[in-house]
Amino acid sequence: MRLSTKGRYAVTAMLDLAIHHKQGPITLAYISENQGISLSYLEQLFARLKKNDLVEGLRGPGGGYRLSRRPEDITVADVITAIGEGIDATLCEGEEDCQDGERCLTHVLWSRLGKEIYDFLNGITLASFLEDSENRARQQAGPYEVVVKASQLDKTFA
Amino acid sequence: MRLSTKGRYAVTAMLDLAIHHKQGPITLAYISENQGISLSYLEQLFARLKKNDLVEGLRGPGGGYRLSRRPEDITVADVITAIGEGIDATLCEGEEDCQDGERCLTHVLWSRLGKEIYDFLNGITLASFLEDSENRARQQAGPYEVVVKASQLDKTFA
DNA sequence: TAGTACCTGAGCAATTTACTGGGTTATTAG
DNA sequence: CTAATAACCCAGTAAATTGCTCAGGTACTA
Repeated sequence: MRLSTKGRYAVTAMLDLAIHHKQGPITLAYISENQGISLSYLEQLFARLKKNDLVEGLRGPGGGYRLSRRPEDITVADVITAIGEGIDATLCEGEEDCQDGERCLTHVLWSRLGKEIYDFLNGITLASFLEDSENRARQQAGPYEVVVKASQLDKTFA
Repeated sequence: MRLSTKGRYAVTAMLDLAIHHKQGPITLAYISENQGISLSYLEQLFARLKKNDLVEGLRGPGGGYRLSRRPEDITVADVITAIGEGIDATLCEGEEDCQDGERCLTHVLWSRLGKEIYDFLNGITLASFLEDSENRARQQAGPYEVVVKASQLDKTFA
């Protein structure tokens, strides 16, 4: 399991697709403009997303990308593993190297943690994530104007 | 929130410290040998861990590192944010750039996800993690010899 | 006082990140 | 039919990160 800004870009783009899911396909140019991600970088990301059957591309005018499954059938874990190729064997790559008890122990520990994180992210679908956010926004919105700045949230979380 | 192999090394090393917590301080040379991490790399990691008051170093013969708090008071999130400096503002850095509604929305979405991951990792302490793993190992251990290879677990999780 | 082990920092190859810029191919609106 | 459109493809690249080596210095204890 790997979590970097690259995963953020992919999840963000997929959320954008999920929002406009009932409309037609969405162009990468739109997402690029909308999210401030370079077009070619998006193309690289979507090449992987397509390879993992998360999206399908429609060429020509009026074309673009759309989710190949319903938003409630795509999890955040799906997206992140798709762009990361799901490989992260830097620590304990070969099976032969991992023999003495102590060394294996900590590897087991970590792989368990990684699995738990994966399960957690696998429980969040694009649909549930959007829905949940709408609910929170509705609850938090008082009688006065409420402006939530992402940068503030970033700081509290970081 | 960022999760890379660097975080793994740090968590693994901290778990090693937690295991031997009731004994004296543990030398980096021991961890290096035990975990197969280079000494200088460990020194870099522990410089950060120390800066964030997670460990304390004792010099001289018989010295080494030990946890500055109890294992039940140190969470995995503490370790990861300590070595990553807790900064990951690549997406929405300046507040001025983030004004139009649409763009802010997805940033809020992601920062919420990041916060949930953080909360999740913040609920796992070094102590609870070790204890939980022991329980699982005890449950799974049958009357015959049970050998758990980390590499196998890695594959199922990856 | 000698040795241990923390501490500091410079530098380095390999990889990843995010991007630029060049194209080609399929599709469709006009 | 044609031209615009937008997916696709590929090569290169500056910057950052990763994990490491080497080369010292400093505080501590036996």
